[in-house]
Amino acid sequence: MTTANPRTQTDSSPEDAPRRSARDRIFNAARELFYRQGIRAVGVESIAQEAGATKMSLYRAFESKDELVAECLKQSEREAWLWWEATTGPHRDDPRAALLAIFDSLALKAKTCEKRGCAIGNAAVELTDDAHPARAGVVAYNREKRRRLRALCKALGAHDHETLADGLQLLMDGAYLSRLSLGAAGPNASLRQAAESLIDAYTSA
Amino acid sequence: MTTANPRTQTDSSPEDAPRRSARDRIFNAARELFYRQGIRAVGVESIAQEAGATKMSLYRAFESKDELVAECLKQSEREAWLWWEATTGPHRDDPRAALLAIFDSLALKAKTCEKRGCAIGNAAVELTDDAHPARAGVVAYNREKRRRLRALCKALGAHDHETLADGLQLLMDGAYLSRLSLGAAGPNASLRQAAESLIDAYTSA
DNA sequence: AGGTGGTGATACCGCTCGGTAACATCCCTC
DNA sequence: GAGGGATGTTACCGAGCGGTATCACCACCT
Repeated sequence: MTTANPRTQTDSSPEDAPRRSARDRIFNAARELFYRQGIRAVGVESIAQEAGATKMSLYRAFESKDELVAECLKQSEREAWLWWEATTGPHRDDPRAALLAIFDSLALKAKTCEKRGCAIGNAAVELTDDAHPARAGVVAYNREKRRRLRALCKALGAHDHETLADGLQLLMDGAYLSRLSLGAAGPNASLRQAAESLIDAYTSA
Repeated sequence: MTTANPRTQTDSSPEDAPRRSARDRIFNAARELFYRQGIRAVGVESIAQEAGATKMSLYRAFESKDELVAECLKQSEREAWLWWEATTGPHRDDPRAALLAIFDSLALKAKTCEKRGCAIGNAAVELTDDAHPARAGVVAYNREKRRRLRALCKALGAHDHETLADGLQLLMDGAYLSRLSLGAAGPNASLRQAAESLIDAYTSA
């Protein structure tokens, strides 16, 4: 018994509030550990431990580790689109401002949180088996990202808007990957400026 | 005895020639497997098997799996710089042509081989522990890439040549990462065009 | 003929992996 | 107060992990 059983605390105990369900705690711990240490590097036992739960609770809530991974990434995708809406929303009538807002926010997050890049992008590196239940979601996410970037670039009135959209997506993905080795002070530092230059190149004259 | 012992073949046997050393076979098999399936996904036993060798020979030639990984990445780095020299060499007096040659070659390799992106970039995702013997090499490689890109952009006479170099590095890294989910027909298809546009944006007027 | 060095073969080590069974315990609801 | 559902606890499983010890073998060199 290395950890006290929290269930024995009274509900009025100031810390930890009413305690989330085991599933939620496991889910959150898994997302955190997968992101920080990598999917394959994290075992189910350490997830349960970090969540203050047990392996049995993990397997009662999720079919398998692979399925847990898939659900974690699905959540990452949902949050990504929420971020996207929140970031571009204020500039619904100004595609250029919307795009720049995305890259601004991206650059900010590189400096503050998200030092380990993009959870979904990292999964694309780690999950090499096409049969993995999370693969399809990874591909779908990037396809949707491409679709949205194209829509913005088209609304921008860019000539060759599809090429511009691809270029911007490469910059985004590059920012994620580059951050892992050179951090926010590496090429990431020029992310916003590079994006703006590329946008201008496709909208001027 | 699932595989015949190759040592029993005569040296004049047409296939396989004089047979490389166990170390070489293991090294090559490891590079191939690490690249295709990921570092953590590959066990030492399967490396030895793929090499037609045994685990003992692996541990006689390499200190540990981690050290083997580090040496594999070191070799990837050496080959990368050889490729860099070979690609930019013919354009030693034309930085713009040298840069475009890099992106042309990159786009070509995306379509033919190297569907799994960059071995070193992938390692940056998988090896999250700073103490891993391969980490330092990964960082050094990306730093050197940045230095070379800056030198080329400076020779190009670009205004704000450091920002341009960063932008190009982001495009390169993005090409590697994007390829893993959307393949060569994804944003990679616009890689060269995006690079050229960015270069032009920093050299015109 | 006799090393010697590189290699294969095999068995083994302790550990962790993903995953399961069986039973105890708690809280909430009826 | 009697269920019942969610959770914790413990023990276990087969498999694979990274890594090692021991012995046999074969090619080559002197």
